[in-house]
Amino acid sequence: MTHDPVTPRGIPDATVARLPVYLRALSALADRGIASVSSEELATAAGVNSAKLRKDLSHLGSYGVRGVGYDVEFLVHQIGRELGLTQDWPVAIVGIGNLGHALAGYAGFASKGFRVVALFDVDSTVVGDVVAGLRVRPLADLAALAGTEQIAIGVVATPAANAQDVCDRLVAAGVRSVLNFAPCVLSVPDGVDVRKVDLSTELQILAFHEQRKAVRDLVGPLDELGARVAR
Amino acid sequence: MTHDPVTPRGIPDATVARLPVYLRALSALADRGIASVSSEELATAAGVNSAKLRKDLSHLGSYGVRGVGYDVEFLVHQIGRELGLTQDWPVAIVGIGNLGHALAGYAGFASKGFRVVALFDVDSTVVGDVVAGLRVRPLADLAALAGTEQIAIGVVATPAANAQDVCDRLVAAGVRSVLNFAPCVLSVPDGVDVRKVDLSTELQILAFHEQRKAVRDLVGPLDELGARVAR
DNA sequence: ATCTGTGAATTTCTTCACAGCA
DNA sequence: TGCTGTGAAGAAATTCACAGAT
Repeated sequence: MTHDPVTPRGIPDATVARLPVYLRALSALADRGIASVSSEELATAAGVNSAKLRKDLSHLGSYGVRGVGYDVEFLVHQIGRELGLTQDWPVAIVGIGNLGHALAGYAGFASKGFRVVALFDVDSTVVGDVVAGLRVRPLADLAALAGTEQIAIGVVATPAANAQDVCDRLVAAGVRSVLNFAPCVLSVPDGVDVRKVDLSTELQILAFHEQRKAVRDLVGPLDELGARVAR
Repeated sequence: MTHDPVTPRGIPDATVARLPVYLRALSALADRGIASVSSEELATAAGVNSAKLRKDLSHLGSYGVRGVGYDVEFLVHQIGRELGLTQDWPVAIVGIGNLGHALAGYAGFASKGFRVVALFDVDSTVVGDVVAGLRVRPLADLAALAGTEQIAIGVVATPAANAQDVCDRLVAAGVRSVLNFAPCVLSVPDGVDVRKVDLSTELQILAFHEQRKAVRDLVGPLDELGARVAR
């Protein structure tokens, strides 16, 4: 019990969260015909520090060449495999309002391993509409459809008031990964992952820092750290 | 230089990122007419552990009462003030495609301290349209408008290819907080904050865990940790 | 008796700095 | 020489566990 914080092939969460960023930067390099990158260059493109990048990649294996760098195509392949992008993940979107519409039409879905297979809504004025080539189904059809199409990821794009109910139905239908756009906390049983995308949280975090900057400007750029805020 | 990692009234980033979640949970409690909560209850509502909640709140001050809990209204006020929500933050959205539309119409904006004051796009087929009560302006008007309306936060909802250019224009117009929905890294000078909201990153993180779960199911729920993955 | 606020312990994440390979 | 991979140091975040206020 000395120092082995990580199960064999266990990749730290912080690293997993950055792999998509590296992947995107690498894809952009590949598109420009670049075959090889140093950790320094890739780190810059990804907006991180190079030591961090190297440590992150070292969790996947020794895929670099000392004195040279990383092979772009090869790394794309390895990261994609690690993230599970070699297979297709069927996605269902629940809640076809403004946001649901935008999500259904989002090209980023189709591109890399994700395929929107079903759209649901409770609102009968929306049900039956064809959005991004798919007919919107009544939410009640979810359970039935989950048998046919194996839905891997459920996207909750409903108002907060319905989100927990929708989430419960998704889980009951066998979905174990949920992406939540509703501004609320979802509770799920063990073994189900939820990730949240939250516009107003992000705005509030920006507002916090913006306020700090405003105060700092008033005080003036004098006293380096001791900025005692009077009110 | 013993143990004081944080400047006076410096609130850890991790705490700042959770304050909006607490605020929302508290608002929900207030709406239900609940006047007081324990850290345990609020933590559950916010989906965090109670020790973490207490430590987070302790960074704002001693606003709880031992043996009793926290006054809901009072905490709402304190957190709102800390996040800078007592003032209005003018927001501009650039890129009025599917997503920009959804964002402009998002009620969450107006509710809590944020006010959308301008919409921009380069596409002449969109410019002039009225979205959510605002006329879409050509991007070229940004510089001129920044003088009139003090834009505090710029939302980038353009394709990745245009995002850096748009961001540069926002910064040039004096914007120091950017919320980026484009799937790319933005580089900005010191003193400008960028936060990213990224659908496909979140999907890929979910896919990673989903893949793990699939493998674990194949292996079976035997050997607790040593799960050597053979292929 | 109850529940907050917080030192101390622990875990996780980041960064440094350099050994070692091409 | 140039750049990766990684121990070791450092910083940050989390969690424990309990003193102390009500």
